[in-house]
Amino acid sequence: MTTKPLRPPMRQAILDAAIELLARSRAASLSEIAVRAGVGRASLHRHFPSRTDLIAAVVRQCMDETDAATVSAVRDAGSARETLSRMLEAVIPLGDRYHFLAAVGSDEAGGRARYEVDMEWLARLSGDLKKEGVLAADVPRAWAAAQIDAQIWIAWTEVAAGRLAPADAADLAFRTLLEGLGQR
Amino acid sequence: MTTKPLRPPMRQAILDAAIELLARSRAASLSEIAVRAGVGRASLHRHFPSRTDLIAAVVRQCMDETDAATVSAVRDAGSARETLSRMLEAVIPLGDRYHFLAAVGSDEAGGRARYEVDMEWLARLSGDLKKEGVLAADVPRAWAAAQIDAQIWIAWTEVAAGRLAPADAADLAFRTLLEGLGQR
DNA sequence: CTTGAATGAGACATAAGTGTATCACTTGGA
DNA sequence: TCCAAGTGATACACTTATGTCTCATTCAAG
Repeated sequence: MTTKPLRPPMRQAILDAAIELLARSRAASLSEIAVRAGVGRASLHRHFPSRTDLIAAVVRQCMDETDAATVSAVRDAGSARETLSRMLEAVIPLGDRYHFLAAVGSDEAGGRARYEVDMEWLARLSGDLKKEGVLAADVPRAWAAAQIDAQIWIAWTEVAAGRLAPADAADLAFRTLLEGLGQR
Repeated sequence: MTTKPLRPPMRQAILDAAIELLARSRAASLSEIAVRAGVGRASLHRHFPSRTDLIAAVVRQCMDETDAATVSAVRDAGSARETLSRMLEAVIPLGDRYHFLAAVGSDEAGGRARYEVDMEWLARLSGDLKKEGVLAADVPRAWAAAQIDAQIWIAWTEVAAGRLAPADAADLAFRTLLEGLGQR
């Protein structure tokens, strides 16, 4: 019953600790990360030779996780509107991942690039939503994409603060996006 | 024609350079800031003994500028709705200041506190907007405040990217906030 | 049991940022 | 002209993070 070489749980422990601490402060030191992971700093360097390598690995993992969650949630969506709704529900609970990407993105070189890949995906989704008549035609693509991105951020912040449940936050984000906050 | 002791243009040059560089990367060094300001690093330390002092001064200046712009823009507003509209128009062009506060706020101790003062102001404005019937009654205050904050951020980002003029961005932010992006 | 790989702990060198002190130079005012 | 304050440049000490290395220990496979 050998289940593949899932040898290194340590590697994952380091990545988890890094996500947690770097999302909170991009200046988190490797020592702090190693301590949080319950690992010696030397071992950390064995898995990730340099700080850059570690961050690149975390970025990759966060992107992979959010991408996977999005893809599976969106797979059988019948419309762009449904795609948006399901994407929000899937991604908002992964907010710490998203938070990390945004936080690191503006500093680190590699992070920025992949973060902008996400933004491009959002821009394309915005285009689809406009074609579908869900979004107003006169709204700039970049504006719409930024709004969706902001909704994910805000929703996760409120969830992390304990003010909303993930599902409620996703609903509120969806509604705010389409209808705004004004009195109906 | 002596116009007061406007002696230290150097102090302002340092503050301007700090705003510019720290907004871009909170890790900007004092050397970089001094160079950008056209000033020796020693002189920078004469005006701001420590890095903390400099950042505190920049935070204070940014808050003062945004506050002053907001207060004067909002002074003769006849309603909360008008207050929101004018505030957006006044603050969005000061986006680099706002950007700096947000960027530094999540790390630096002093910054966080004053940033949250702004958020409290937005929360109160949200309450007024709800009383006025402009915002839907079932929208949480914190959610509304976060949305307004996000609009300022997004609008400034789009302005800084050259995709929108400040006035257009303010209009778009106001409309998005109240009506969302959906087809009317 | 033996062996080899991985780990934790610690020493070490290096680099960068910060804060202080010193010195020579400029400049504006008495 | 002379003087004092402010400035730039530079050197220095101190701190912190990073990356490398060594060595004893552990632990699991053979």
